Amino acid sequence: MSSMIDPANIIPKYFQLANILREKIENGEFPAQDAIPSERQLEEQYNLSRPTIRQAIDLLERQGYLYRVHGRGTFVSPPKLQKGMLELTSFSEDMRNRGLTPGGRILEFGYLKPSAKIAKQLGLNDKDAQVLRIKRLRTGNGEPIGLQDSYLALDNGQVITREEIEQKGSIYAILQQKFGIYPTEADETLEVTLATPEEAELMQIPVNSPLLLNERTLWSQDRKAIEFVSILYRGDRYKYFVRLTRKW
Amino acid sequence: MSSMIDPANIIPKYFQLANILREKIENGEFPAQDAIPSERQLEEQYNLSRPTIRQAIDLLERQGYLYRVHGRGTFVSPPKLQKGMLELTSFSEDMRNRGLTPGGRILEFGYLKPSAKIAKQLGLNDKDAQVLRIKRLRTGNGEPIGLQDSYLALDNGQVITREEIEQKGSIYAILQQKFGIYPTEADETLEVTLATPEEAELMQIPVNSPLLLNERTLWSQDRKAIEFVSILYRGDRYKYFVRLTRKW
DNA sequence: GATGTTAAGAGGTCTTTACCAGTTATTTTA
DNA sequence: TAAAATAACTGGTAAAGACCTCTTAACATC
Repeated sequence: MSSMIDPANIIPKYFQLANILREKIENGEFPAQDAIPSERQLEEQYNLSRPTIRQAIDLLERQGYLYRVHGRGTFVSPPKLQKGMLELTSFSEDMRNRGLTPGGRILEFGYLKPSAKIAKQLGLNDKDAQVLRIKRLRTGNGEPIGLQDSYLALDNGQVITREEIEQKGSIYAILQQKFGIYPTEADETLEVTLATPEEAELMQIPVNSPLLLNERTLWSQDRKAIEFVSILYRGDRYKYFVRLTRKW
Repeated sequence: MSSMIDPANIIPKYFQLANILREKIENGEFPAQDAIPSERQLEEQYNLSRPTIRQAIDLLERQGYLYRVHGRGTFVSPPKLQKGMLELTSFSEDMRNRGLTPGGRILEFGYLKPSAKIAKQLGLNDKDAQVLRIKRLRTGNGEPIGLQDSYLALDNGQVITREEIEQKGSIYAILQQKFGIYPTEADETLEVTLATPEEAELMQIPVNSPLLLNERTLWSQDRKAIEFVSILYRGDRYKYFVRLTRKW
């Protein structure tokens, strides 16, 4: 049975319990809006101390599966709110989430000295610092969706080749697999612009068509800026989606 | 001194400690990337138990002020990543964050039967359900910035008057103060549209000017949908900003 | 000098125990 | 009968102590 705590398991008990409870929520054993057993009941049921129980519930509360009401109990969040919490997604992931096959073509690839704006975004103080610039036309199901212009701050010795990108498609996948770099936090802005002749031709739309400009600065798990990227989306083909939370 | 724990204070000790540490981070006493005192040292320093110390550090870690490294210590996050974690903001807050004075004019105000789309967004099954519709022209420093069309799902007895809105300006402020409803989670979409003649006149821009359309469904802390709102922003005056995080 | 070992100190997990503070239903009282 | 007090829940905060794993640097060994 996976519905019991194994003291010999390397996985922490609070984590095991959280997994058990999450499963009961997901398979409907704990229906939405219903109270789960009280902390004292769980204490007896799983033979764990209350701090450990609370640690498990804390985790599920932060993940949006449960919410607590002082004096009343702990309740199951409705499914609307529980899954797919805010996530950073790459273009490839984004397209797949929308049921489209991601694709594209590399337009520019090479190292260069970053502009002042980009150096500032990436926190590069070294005057001789170089960044890897990759400009790509991105497609969904073969049709042009956006123009992506990416500037990567790589450490010495971290090399990405054009072939790797053409093969994997996603820069983020390469950063993870090759260098253990995980995108963890990002600042994004969105605004409206109009297509220049060059942009219009690449995306096969009329000049001055409205576009959605998405600029993003990305940080890794060790708090270093790793990428500044601008993506121009066709206004008629793309809708940006985000889930927000606010802590009180 | 606010740098000591007051056992008599109603504010929990772990929260008092978190405030003290946050202050030391913000005024530079704990510089970025430096380690803060170890949990055992803080234990002695503030005469608190380690679980309480850890609770305070947990809080600051979630808020992005600190990050922990097993075996090495707890470190101060660089300022880039520490402030203004992702937050839901009202139009009024948003404007003030940008250094502009929020204002506006109510164009429509009243109860009506919601359209199918809006009833679905708000999760209203009752056929007789009514929603409060408030359409407003929003301004920053007196200039038109956006057109906001809001649909509120209020319970029986929860009444908001036109005067309250004109006085307070922010619906969210009224929801909080009058009914104890706190916006906690939201789904947002952003896309490009073109100004209709009506919209153009209200915002004093040419017809077919590009606009940024922001649609949002909002939930409260007890997981009930409370508002569906669409905001049309002038493309030349507004840039959307969001901070994203991804958990691995 | 290079290498492997070890000990100190960091955060991570867990138990036991205690009391506080909201919520709700029951019981008591007017 | 209706209002008020109370008891029995709920989650929230806090302490003290134990033992674990991971990191680092000093030490011992080759």
